[in-house]
Amino acid sequence: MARTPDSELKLLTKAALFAGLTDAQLHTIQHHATLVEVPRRGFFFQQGEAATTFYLIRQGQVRLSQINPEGKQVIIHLFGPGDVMAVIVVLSNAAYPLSAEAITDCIAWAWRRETAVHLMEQFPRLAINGMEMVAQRFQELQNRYRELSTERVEQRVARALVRLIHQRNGYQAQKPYPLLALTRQDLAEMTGTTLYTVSRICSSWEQQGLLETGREQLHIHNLDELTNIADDLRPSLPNLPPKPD
Amino acid sequence: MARTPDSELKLLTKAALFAGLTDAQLHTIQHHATLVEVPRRGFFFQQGEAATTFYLIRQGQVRLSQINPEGKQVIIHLFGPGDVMAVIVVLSNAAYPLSAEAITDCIAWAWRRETAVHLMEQFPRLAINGMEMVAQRFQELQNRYRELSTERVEQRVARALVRLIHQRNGYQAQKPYPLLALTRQDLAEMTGTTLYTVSRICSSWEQQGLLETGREQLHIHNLDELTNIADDLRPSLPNLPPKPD
DNA sequence: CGCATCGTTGATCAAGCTCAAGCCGCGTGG
DNA sequence: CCACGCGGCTTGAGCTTGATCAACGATGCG
Repeated sequence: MARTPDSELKLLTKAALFAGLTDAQLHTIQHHATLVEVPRRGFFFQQGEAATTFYLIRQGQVRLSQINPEGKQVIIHLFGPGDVMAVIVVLSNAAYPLSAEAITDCIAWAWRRETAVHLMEQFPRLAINGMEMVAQRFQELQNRYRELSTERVEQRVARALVRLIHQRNGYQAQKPYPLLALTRQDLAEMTGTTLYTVSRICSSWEQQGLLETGREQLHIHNLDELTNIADDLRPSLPNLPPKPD
Repeated sequence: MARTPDSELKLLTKAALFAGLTDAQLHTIQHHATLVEVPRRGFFFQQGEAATTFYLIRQGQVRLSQINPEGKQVIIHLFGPGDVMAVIVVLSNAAYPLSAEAITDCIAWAWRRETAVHLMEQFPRLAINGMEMVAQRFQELQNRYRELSTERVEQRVARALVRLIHQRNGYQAQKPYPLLALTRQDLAEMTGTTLYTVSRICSSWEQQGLLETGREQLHIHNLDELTNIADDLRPSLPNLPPKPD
C-alpha cells in the first residue's frame, strides 16, 4: 500500500512523536509500521477490546469516546493528522478504556504492542517523546476536568471551539476558520451538555456575528471574541437591578 | 533521618512502583532517594513551579489540586501511602500544573529528575511500572470526567466515598469504615459541587443510617448501599404519577 | 475565652435539562 | 426527477437540580 516511501518518510518526520530522530531511525520505525485505512463511521478499536495496537494518524479525524452504563456518551478527545492514539494503554498492556471512531475517512500508521516496546528500547528518544505527549494529554484532560467542574456551559463550548481551531488547522486556514464534520451532538458530548443547549448557544453567537452555522459545520468569524467568552471576559447579561426592594 | 535501612527497604518493596525489582536494585534506588517531611498544610510543590522532583508517599495524605483564574479550586486526586506523585510531569520536564498540599503530616521519598531518568534507564522495569501507574491514573481521570459529565451530584459523592474507602484502607479497617481528615469542602471540590450540597447529602445519608458524620470525618456503615447509589440503582424518589390527566 | 474553621439548614432562584414539535437538506430508490 | 425518509438542527414551554445567600450552631485551638 505504501508505494512512496520517501514522501511517507517526510510525513513521519513531521509528527511530534518522532521529533529528533534520524532518517535512518525513522526508516527502521516505518519499516515496522502497517498502514491502516478506516472509513467514516468505522472503528479503530472499541471500548473493552484488548489493547494490541497504537496508531499515528496520517489523515482524517478520530473521535475518542467513552460510553457509560446508561448509554450516555462522552467525547474524551478528537484526534487529527499527526496525533498519536492509544500509546499509554498499549504500553500498559490493558484493555482499551474507550472507543475510537473515524468521523471522516482515515489513514493511519499502526504499530503492535511488542514492536512498539522494542522500538522504544532501541530508541529511547521515542519513549521520551511518547511520555511528553502523554503528559500533555494528561494536562489537557485535567484542565477540561477543572473547566467542567467550575465553568458554565457557554464558556466551555467557546473553549471547545477555540481549542478545535488551534488544534485542527493551527491558524493556517483562512479567516472564516472552518470546523467541519462536527455535529451539535459532538460539541455537546465534548462539553458535558445537551445538543439543545449547544444549538441555542450557536444560534445566539450567529446572531452576534461571531460565527456562521451549518449542517455539521461552523465557520468562526470572530475568534478573539470567542476566546474572550472562553476566558470569561463576559460580554453577556450582567444586569441585576441592585435591589428591587 | 533514615536510621533503619532494612525496614525502610521493606516499605519500599510494597510500593507498586517497585514491584518486581530485586533487593539489590531497591538498595540502589533507595540510596538515591531523600526523605522529605511536610507538615499538615504544607506544600510539596505549587502550581507553576518547575517540576524538579517526584515523590513516593510513605505516610500521610496529600491533596493534588488545581486552581482556576477566578480562584475556584478543584481536587484532582488524593494521594496516600504507597502512591507516586508527579512522575509524568517530572519526566516531561515541564512545570507542575497543580499543587500538592499535605492534609496530614507527611513523610515521602523524593527523587530528582535526573536521578529518576538515570534509574529508569538502568532498570527498565521501573519505567514500565511508572507507565502503568500513569495509565491507571489517566483512566481514573477519564472516568471521573465522564461521571462529572453525565451523573448527578448524589451519585458522584457516593462514588467519591466508595473510591476513598477502597483506596485508603483497602478494606483492612473495621466495619464502620473511617474517612478522616476530609472536610465537606474537600468532597465538594472532588465532585464538582458545593460544600452546601455535600452537607445536605451527608445529612440525608446519616438519617438513612448509611453513615455517621463528624467534623472532618465520616464513618461509613453501609458501603454496599452507597455503592448502589454510585451505580445509580437509585433508592430515591421515582414517584411520578403516570398521568395526572 | 475568643476566634477561626467547619458544618447545618432554610429560602430563593436561575441555569440548563427535558420533552415536544417541526424544519431543513441531502441521499436514495422508485 | 421527484418524493420520501433519515439525520441533523432549531425553538418554545415547563420544570428540576443544585447554586447562592444568609444566619446560626458546633468544635477545637492558642
